Amino acid sequence: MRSAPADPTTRERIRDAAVVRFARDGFGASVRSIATDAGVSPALVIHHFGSKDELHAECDERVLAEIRAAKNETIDELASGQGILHRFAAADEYAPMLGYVLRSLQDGGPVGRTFIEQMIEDAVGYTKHGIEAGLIKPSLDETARARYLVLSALGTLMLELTLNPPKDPRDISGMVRGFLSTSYLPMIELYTQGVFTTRRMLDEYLLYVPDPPQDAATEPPSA
Amino acid sequence: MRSAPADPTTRERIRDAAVVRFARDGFGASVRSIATDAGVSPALVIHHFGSKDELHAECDERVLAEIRAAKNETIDELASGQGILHRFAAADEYAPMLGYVLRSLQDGGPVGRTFIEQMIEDAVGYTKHGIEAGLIKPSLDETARARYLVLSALGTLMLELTLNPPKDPRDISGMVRGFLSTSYLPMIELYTQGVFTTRRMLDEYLLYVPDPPQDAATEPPSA
DNA sequence: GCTCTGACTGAACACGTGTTTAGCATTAAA
DNA sequence: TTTAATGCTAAACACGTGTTCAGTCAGAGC
Repeated sequence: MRSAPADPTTRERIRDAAVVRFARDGFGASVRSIATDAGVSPALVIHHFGSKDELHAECDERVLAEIRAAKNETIDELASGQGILHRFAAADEYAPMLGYVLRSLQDGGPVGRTFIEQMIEDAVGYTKHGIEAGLIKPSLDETARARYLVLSALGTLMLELTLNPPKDPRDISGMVRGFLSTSYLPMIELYTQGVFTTRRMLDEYLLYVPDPPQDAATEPPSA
Repeated sequence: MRSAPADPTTRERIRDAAVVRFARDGFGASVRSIATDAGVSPALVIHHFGSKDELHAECDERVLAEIRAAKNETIDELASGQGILHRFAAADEYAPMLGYVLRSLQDGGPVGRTFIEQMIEDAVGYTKHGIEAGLIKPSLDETARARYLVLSALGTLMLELTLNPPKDPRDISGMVRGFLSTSYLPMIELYTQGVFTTRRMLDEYLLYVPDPPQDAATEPPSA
């Protein structure tokens, strides 16, 4: 949780205000608005960071560091692939972080990219454990599946949010809760039983593209 | 397919140029760039449309009309939920359309919204037929599932595209092909067998939220 | 012929942006 | 005390934006 120092530098105040602004309004937020939030002149922002782009980069670093710290602190709780999201949604102090990540995802920025990479990495581990515990079915390509699961979960969340933007963009936990309230059931149902009654589609595809994806941990096709 | 008139009005030329620009560069594209594309002065754009917003609105209408037309023409081919996407991806002339839709999705604009609504509507129909034909398993909430499947498919596509933006943004079919090449297998696999080996997660959720979503077409929970 | 209307343009306007500049304090060093 | 440096600001600059304005040109109607 890492509480901020009681008396932060002006520089840090500016940077933190920027993180919040960027999270709420996207990276188009003006330097002037950030300066106002930090109770400072626009010129001082440039004075400290050189340019808006460098400020952006420093915010990226900050958020990534924060995420890393949060992961380390909660490493035990992260028993499922949903862990991070729930964790973020639960603690309101992480709200700006998640908002920032979503903006960066929308933007194709480096924070979104590394965040996704981390989630995929984690998902690979979780599914591996799940398979060993007999809770998760093996896949023809574990990495591709982990990647797809992460991308679809975050992509669905993003789409849902841009389609139904919340009244108060600061209420990240409310956003995630709202999302889960409409999507959790169909998602779990899909993960539990799939949608197709036959293997026809899958087998046809495998016939059409016979290259076995170098992943070997597969169930026998007759299953 | 609806070929454009051989000698389009200047007004139409401007509007079509705007659709292409918006699709390629997003709705932040400048009036000046659109005017240049149409071989016309920026003032004329305003002269014909009143403002950039009204031009935007008229482009929205145009694209929606085009989509409606395309759907009517290919109504027979649309045998699966993937139909529209494949259809769009196949014909290069639809490329600006799909690009425009994706931009509008990213933007939360009305085109994206109605496009999604239409896809959900279609998906409900397809799954209904699939269930009757014994190809698709019934869901506890058909509407919610159709919505989730559409949102996750498009959301994953969007996320993939912003994360790995194609070199040439005009090659929409290449984009979709690239997306399918990494996501099709895990998706079909998920749709075929799910990921969980047990119904535990689903049953726990149903116990926790016992309200039966007014949809009755469900398989017996003992299945 | 004239006039009027509509397509069309070059130049300018108003405004918001990121950034720069000159200068003001306040503090620490010499 | 003087000097230098640092934190900080008001004002302006340069630029890109959407839009307006005054005016030109071509064609139709009389």
